[in-house]
Amino acid sequence: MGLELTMYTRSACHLCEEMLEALEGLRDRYDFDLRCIDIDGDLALIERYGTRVPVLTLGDAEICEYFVDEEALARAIEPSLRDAGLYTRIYALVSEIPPGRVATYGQIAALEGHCAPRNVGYAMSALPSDRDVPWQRVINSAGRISERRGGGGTDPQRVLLESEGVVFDRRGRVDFARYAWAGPDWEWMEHHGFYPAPPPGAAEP
DNA sequence: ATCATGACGATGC
DNA sequence: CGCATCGCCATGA
Repeated sequence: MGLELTMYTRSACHLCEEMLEALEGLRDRYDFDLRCIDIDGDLALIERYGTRVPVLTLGDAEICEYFVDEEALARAIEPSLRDAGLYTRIYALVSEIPPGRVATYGQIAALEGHCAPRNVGYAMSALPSDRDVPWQRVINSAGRISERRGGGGTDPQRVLLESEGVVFDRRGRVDFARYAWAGPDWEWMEHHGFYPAPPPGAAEP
């Protein structure tokens, strides 16, 4: 259950059928509901779109016309995380860490731009079990797995990381030189509304 | 609304 | 290296 997209169509419109088909194919990847409106029933819509159909919109915003522009669709559907809750932003960042790499709580916090490393720990602790977030890839600045409340026995986090190829040394540490995540690329950050905090000591605008 | 609840990190012994 | 101190906040019940 996602956002509702609207496709403005006309009957006997080949491109409309193609767009509809293309959108159905994207259903797996993006979460959206689709509503089709035939503009021929509405003079105002004919005035607005005329022969410029199909047009795909989200609310007032036009996403693309004639053909599905998947990039524009992704931009429109994936909500900017700028105004999302902190944990949502944190989970989005953590979800970008690829298998076999690790990030520190502090690194995620710096990327997030506002919160403290501790908040990242809180967020990981509060992670709902039905969320598919690779929490195991977040470790502390010492390169160790942070102990938590119910800890004990074999550490599932370590097991998961080792299954991804991450090696722990004798003292239970991960070598950042080999496994550190470099962070998301600039484009991803921009796209999702992340503005990392400036380094400490930087001048305020 | 109020409140308990925690997977941190830098620093200084 | 290990340990203690301190900073101090978003969530959900």
